[in-house]
This record gives sequence, structure tokens and C-alpha cells, in this order.
Amino acid sequence: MPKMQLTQSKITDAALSIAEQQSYEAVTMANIARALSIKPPSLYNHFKNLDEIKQEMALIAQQKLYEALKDKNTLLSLAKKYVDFSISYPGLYTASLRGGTGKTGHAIVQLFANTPVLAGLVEKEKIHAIRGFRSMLHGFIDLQYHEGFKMNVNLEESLVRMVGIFERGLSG
Amino acid sequence: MPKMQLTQSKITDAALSIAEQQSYEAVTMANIARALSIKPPSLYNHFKNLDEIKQEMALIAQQKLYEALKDKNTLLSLAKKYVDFSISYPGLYTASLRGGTGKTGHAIVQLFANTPVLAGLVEKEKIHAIRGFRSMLHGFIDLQYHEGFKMNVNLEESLVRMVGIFERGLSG
DNA sequence: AATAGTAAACTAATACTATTAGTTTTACAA
DNA sequence: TTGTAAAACTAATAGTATTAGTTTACTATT
Repeated sequence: MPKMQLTQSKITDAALSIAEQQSYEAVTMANIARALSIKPPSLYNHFKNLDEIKQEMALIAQQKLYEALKDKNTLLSLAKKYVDFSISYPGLYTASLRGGTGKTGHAIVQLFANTPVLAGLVEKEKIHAIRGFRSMLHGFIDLQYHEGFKMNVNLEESLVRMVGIFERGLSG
Repeated sequence: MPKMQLTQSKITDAALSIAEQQSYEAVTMANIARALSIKPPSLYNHFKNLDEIKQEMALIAQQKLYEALKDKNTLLSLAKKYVDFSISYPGLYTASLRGGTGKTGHAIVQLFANTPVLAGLVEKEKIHAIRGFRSMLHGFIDLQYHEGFKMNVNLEESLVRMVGIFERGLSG
């Protein structure tokens, strides 16, 4: 009954907390409402629907991913941190995928673009290279995710090798 | 009321049809039951739950993927067919991911392993290379999927370049 | 052929999911 | 102080998977 001044930011904060501590699948209207001690319909006074909440979550999750990556400047260090983020915060990583490539998305792409092996390429080739590298990273993460993180032991070695092959393919 | 001799195979066939013609998300107990003109609870006489149905779907979908790939013997032709399959039958491709790496999964891996650029590598390196290549393919597909197949025009070119980079990184 | 047993369907109910309509309450501003 | 608007609510709908318990239909045996 009290008005508790609910805001969009409080809602997305709650939603991100759930994604981070439980899972992305646990981000439901009921769970968000419970975390805020309100009833689900109240959320519709601030967001059109669950999808809009997830859209907003994606933007913030992308910013957190950017923050984690921003001081890295080689393909390997970016790749390692990228994978590390997706393992440490799977819910946040999943959330980050549900948003298009906005401002933050471009900023992340720029981190890859400014890497030694990529910086020298002509624009067109650079775009394809970045697309390929990100595909590789995301695919690596997603396949691990689907297979339940089985062979964790070789995970880092596989990543290092993959990045090595890609770098050699670019510079050679 | 008639008994209509429902079998596991008829159920998975119906489920795969739904995945193929509608979407993987449309694979629900209600939809499967409707396709078979029965009520949802009847499905539980043949499968423990929806997850087991999806498990079985995964095996069959992997077989269909293998069939589509089996006559290809270069990384590029495999990659093109792989992406083609995922675009032509997104529901089937999604289904194929929900199963671990069983017999068919290994058969698919062998197709990559027998490729000219990979066949010569020592076993350990080969494993990492295959893992990397499949990650790249899957990531490429999944990112397109999440971004809604925006830039379809450059899709093929990006793929060709990616494969080129990877091949050069291996042989160089 | 009658009957027992089993397999496979059913109905009804539970507990979730998102969402909408309509109502009440709270807070703030005139 | 009172009116208005924002923000909460309750109640309901339609969808999801699943379970319990019941009935139907077929099959095999006596």
C-alpha cells in the first residue's frame, strides 16, 4: 500500500540481481515483484512488459561487460576476460545478448578493433575479422553452456589455441 | 477414446514437425498433443516429461544435420552447409543443441577431422582446432539469430572470410 | 467366449507463467 | 482542503508443465 517510489532503475536493478544470483530464466515478473515487495501488475506502471525490462537489462549488462573489458588491449586478454565474465556472471552475459548493437555494443567492438593485430587491417577486412572473432568467442561460451561446462580443465587451453590460430590467420 | 497406438517415434516426429514448421519455442505439450489429436497428459505414458522429448529430438536433429553434411569434405563447404542448415531449419538446429555429444555428434566431429587442413595435425592440436572451428560456426549462427538476421547480404562473405582466416591460421 | 490384467487414453486439479481490466490508495499541488 | 494523477492493488484470463486418479480399450489367458 505505501508508494515506495518505484522507478525503472530499481526494477532493472532487481532484475539484474536475480539474473546474477539465480539465473536469467529466473527473471520473471513474479520474482522481480517479490524482490521489491510488490505485486506483479505494479511493474506495468513502469514498463510496458517483461520484454522491455529485459531490453533495459541488456543495455546495463553490456555496460558491465564493457567495464570488465575496457583495459584489455590484446585479442587474447580480451578473449580471456570475455570468457571469464560469461562464466562468472552467466545470467548477466545472457542478458547482454538480448539487446541489439547500440552505443555500448559499438564500444566493445572498438576494443577489438584497437587491438594490434586488427588495427592495421583495412576497414572492410577488419569488420569481418571482428565478426569472426566475436563469433568464435560467443560460440565457445555457448557450446560450453549447452554442454554443461564438462571439460573445464582444457577450457583455457582451447581458448588460447583458438585465439592463436585466429591471430596467425590474420597476420600471416 | 480409440487407442491409436501412440509411440515414442510418433511423438518425436510430431515434435520435430512443429520445430521445423513453426519454431522450437512452439514445441509444447499442448501443441504436440494437438498435432496428434490427443490430450497432453497422454504424452506422459510415453515420455517422462517434455525434457525427455526434447532430448530425443536432439538426437534425431543431429542425425539430420549429419546427413546434410556427410558428403562435404572441406572446411568451407562444411561451414556453408552448416550455416545453410541452421537458416533453413532453425527449429531443428536449436533442437540439435540440446543433446550432449553422442554417437552422431562424434560422427559430425569426424567430418571436420577428415578435412585436408585438419587431417594432418597431431591429435591434441586437432581437437582444439575442431573445437575452435565449431565454436566459430555456432557463434556466427547464434549471433545472427539474436540480432535477427539483419545484414543478410554480407553473411556469406563474412563466413568465407572467417573460414579463410581460420584455415590460414592452421596451415601457416 | 468370458475375464483378468495392462497399456493408454481420459478428466480434473495444481502451480506456475505473463498480462489486462478495473479499483483503490497515496501523495502532491492548486 | 480538495482534486488529480501516479502507483499501488485485486481479480480475472489464457497460457505453460505436470500429477493424481479414473476409465476405456485391447490382449492374452483360462
